[in-house]
Amino acid sequence: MTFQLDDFLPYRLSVAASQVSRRFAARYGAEAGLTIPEWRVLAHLNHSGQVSVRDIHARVNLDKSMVSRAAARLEGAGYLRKSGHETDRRLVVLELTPEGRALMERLGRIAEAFQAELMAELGEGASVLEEALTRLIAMPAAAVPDAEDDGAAPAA
Amino acid sequence: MTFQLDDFLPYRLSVAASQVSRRFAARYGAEAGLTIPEWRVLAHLNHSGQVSVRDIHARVNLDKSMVSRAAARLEGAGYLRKSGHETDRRLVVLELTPEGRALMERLGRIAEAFQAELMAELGEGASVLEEALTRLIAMPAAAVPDAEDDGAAPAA
DNA sequence: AATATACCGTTGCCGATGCAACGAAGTCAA
DNA sequence: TTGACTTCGTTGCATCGGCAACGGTATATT
Repeated sequence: MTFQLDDFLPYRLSVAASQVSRRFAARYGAEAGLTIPEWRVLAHLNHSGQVSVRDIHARVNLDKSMVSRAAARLEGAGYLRKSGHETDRRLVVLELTPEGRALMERLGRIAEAFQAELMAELGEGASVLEEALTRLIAMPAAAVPDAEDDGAAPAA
Repeated sequence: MTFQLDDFLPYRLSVAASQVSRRFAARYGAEAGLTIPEWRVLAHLNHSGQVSVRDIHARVNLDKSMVSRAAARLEGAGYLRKSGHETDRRLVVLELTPEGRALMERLGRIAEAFQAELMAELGEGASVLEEALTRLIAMPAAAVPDAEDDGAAPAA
């Protein structure tokens, strides 16, 4: 048999990710017009307190420039505050404002509800899926010297 | 507890998809400098014979414009041929050239090897993952009236 | 202390992407 | 036949995202 795209794991993963992302977007879209990077930065700040751009970049799979721009927008919207680090003046310290925390409280609830919904739909396979995702995520980023593109779809 | 991005399924799915895509890209990147849409169009044509832009658009989760542009590039590279449909002259019929088939033969082998590798790494959880992905993919695209963005990462 | 080197965050730039409008072509109904 | 309405593929446009270069700062070496 010839190669079947529909059976190809990277492709399926990608489509699934898009699909799920779209669904979730429909939920929080009503709450606030956030972009993906904004949402991630917000979420990371919410449970990490004060962090630098670098931290988020490393932690949340987001380019430095994205973090920077997202932070700028969020600051403009009044959801976070930027300040200089006390000793190392290269660092920019990001921190949620009360408004930001309030927003994340609402979004967090939405996210958790959505997550619960997904888990319910997946049934008992959910835990195995988690396990598999963990493996896939943890994998050899090192074994990827360069790279060009793939067989997947956008996640946003 | 506050909301944890790392435990959020849409986010994890997205990161996993990126990761896997990058790994795969490293493999076929050496073979041909294809973009994601190009790869998908090629793959779909390979097992479908003659199809229209519309078909691919519907089938492969790719915007019409993407399919159109990818097809144009692939035509330029000599991997496919575009011709008019006999009766319905609105349709553009896409078809692989011998070169295109030869390329997909090589890429198909690479893809299958990669797939096998992933399956091996995932072990017995693979089948459950497949099952879960099928459910996620099949889900309510209808329940997504508009949408804005999500909590995921790029797949390319 | 002075120089070289490494790191941080911002910005410019270019290609990729999604949406919407358009021309072309087909269908249906009067 | 004529004219509204739908469908197909292309193209324009605005945005997004990744890469790389830049200014600014800290650290290491001499």
